[in-house]
Amino acid sequence: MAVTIKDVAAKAGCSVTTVSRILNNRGSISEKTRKKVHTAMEELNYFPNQLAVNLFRQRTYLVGLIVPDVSHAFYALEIKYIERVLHENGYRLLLCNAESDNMRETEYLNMLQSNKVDGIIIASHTLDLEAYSKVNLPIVALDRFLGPDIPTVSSDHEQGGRLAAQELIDNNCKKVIQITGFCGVPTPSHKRHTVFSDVMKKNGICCETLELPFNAFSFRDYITYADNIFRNHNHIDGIFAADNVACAMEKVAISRGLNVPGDLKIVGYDGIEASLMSYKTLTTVAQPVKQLALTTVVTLLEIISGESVFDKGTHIRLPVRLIRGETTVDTKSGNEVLQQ
Amino acid sequence: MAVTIKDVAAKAGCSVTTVSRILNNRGSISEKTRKKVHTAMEELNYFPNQLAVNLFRQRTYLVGLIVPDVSHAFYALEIKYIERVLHENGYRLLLCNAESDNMRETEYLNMLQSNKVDGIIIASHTLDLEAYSKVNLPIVALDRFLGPDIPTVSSDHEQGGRLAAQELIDNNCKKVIQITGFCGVPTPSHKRHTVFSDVMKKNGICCETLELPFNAFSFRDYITYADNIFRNHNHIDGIFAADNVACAMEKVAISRGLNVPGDLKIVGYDGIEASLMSYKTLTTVAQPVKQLALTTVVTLLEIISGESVFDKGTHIRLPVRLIRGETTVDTKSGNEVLQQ
DNA sequence: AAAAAAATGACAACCGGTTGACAATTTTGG
DNA sequence: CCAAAATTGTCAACCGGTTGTCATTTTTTT
Repeated sequence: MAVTIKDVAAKAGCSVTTVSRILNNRGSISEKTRKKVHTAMEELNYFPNQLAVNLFRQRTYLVGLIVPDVSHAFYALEIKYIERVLHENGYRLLLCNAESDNMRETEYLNMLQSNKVDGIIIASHTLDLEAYSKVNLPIVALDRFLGPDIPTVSSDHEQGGRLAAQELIDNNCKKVIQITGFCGVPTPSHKRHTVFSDVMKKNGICCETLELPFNAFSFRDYITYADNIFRNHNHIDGIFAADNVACAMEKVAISRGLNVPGDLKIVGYDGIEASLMSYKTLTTVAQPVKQLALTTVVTLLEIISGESVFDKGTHIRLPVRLIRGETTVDTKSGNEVLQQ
Repeated sequence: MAVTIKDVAAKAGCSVTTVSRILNNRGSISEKTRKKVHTAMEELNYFPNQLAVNLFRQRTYLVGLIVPDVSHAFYALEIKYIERVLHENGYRLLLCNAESDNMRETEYLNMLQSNKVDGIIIASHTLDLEAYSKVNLPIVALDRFLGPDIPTVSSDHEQGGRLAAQELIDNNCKKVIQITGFCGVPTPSHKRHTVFSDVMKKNGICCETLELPFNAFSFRDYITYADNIFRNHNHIDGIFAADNVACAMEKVAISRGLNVPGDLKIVGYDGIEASLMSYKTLTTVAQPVKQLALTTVVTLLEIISGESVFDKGTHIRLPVRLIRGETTVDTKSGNEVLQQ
């Protein structure tokens, strides 16, 4: 059926050993033979069976990536950059969409171990820590805490929470709401909300923390949810939430006749395109998506190659950046102030 | 190093054959032995080496997916649903992001062949048709034409173009612009633009077709581009473009003081979340993202299992749906008309 | 022409499973 | 207790490569 190294050897009129030597650049080979073999490989459309190679080498150059939702803009971007860095380093990506389902995550974890991937990047967390520590493979956690032996890479959510809080304070918010993701387990990103809350308290500002009541990522749900919030909370003048949610809040606010940022200031988090798509470009705390991907992959590859310079449980935090859009400072009213 | 079937056999006090029998449900095995072996597997944290199994079975249950951009919302969704259907059928996904780069696409195509995937889904097209026909593996094209032997699954772009045109006509547009994607090669989606143009012509409506001058997918670029269009074209009253672009057009139009849909009607294409995020929810032609994924995977699996009922070069078209948002019919002005 | 170096081949073991054939042992039923 | 059935084991071949050893052939050098 499939073309094997034997067929190539036969066609090129040489031994299997010679073909293998050529494939792996070992021993000495004459130009003539090399050419003959290459021609044979082309004519036969030969591709070395990586299963056999990998089995022998005990190495697959395969990395598994487990995410909670492929289609969420943030993860989609992470996947893109992670795949890019992996590709640059000769690795390929086995993508696993856990969909926040612990059955699936377990299956994937098992599958990845069976498939002898060289390492795993996990950006999901629906299992007990034990499930992760039992995995006998290099693992790096992306924006999750998976146990004392697994390094975490995340953005500096503490800084992010502080920046967001300060931006709302600087723009005179007095009654703010922050919306957190659905909280099954503690993740690095929770830090931004505790810090946000703390800073608000220290400044004597009324701050309420709400938790998304579901674990889905649908904009339609966010709109419904935003609607509820405005129905149940009066005189809010500041909001802090992930970009998608913030975008929904802005849209609903405006449709309810509120002036943004006049009546209501909004700060998003993530820095994804949703922040640009809304009517008023969101002021947002941008995560370093590219850097996160790069650092995660590099950390994993270092562990794989045994060159890791970090302690097992390191937490690498990458700096975030406040991008000022149109939802915290009103350019026009700013001018008016100047003109007075 | 790694735990093998031999270790399990040793620990369970039985032969390798027995363990293999248990793993594959062959022969007759006593409950006692079965239990012993399962215990041993658990205690050793054993995972059968899929490389060895796959090598023997000549089957990997791996499917490669080549997309032009993982982070584009449409593809991100397709990936999500494709992965889901694959997973339901016991297949895993090797994700390849071609990034519209023919070098990368070639590498991926070779890699997938080396890795003996069971089949490939291709949603990219930067190579000669020959490159695809040479691949000796089941292939299905998603929204691309890759040659006479490769089936294509796409949405019914003809219907889509017609629906979009009709919507603008029904709302009295007289001077419309449609914006097409960057055109390297003909794809099924081009059809919607030729049909759109035809319908407009037949109705005596001025219709200009513009092509995105770049092959990137960045919202920031779309904004710049939209700005240019408005600078160079006066009195446009209708626009047809992909959701992302349409969203940018809407945003720029509004910032230039235009009334949407009063002065300008917009119809998007895709039905992704961008259509909901804009200030006025886009009227859009929604592609059946889930159905596309399902059909693509099912078609591929049928070819893999040799049960395909289609001709090799079939083109399966799935119906689209017009979702009326707020960018073609103004609810308020609609009411006003009624009240007169 | 002889010696040294380069090129190639033959062969076997291995990676970690699967599988078929056949034998040996244990269990079960009458 | 014996025959039949069920269970388990041994062994070898195979999947498609890689690699080390040793031998043989060809080419190059002096």
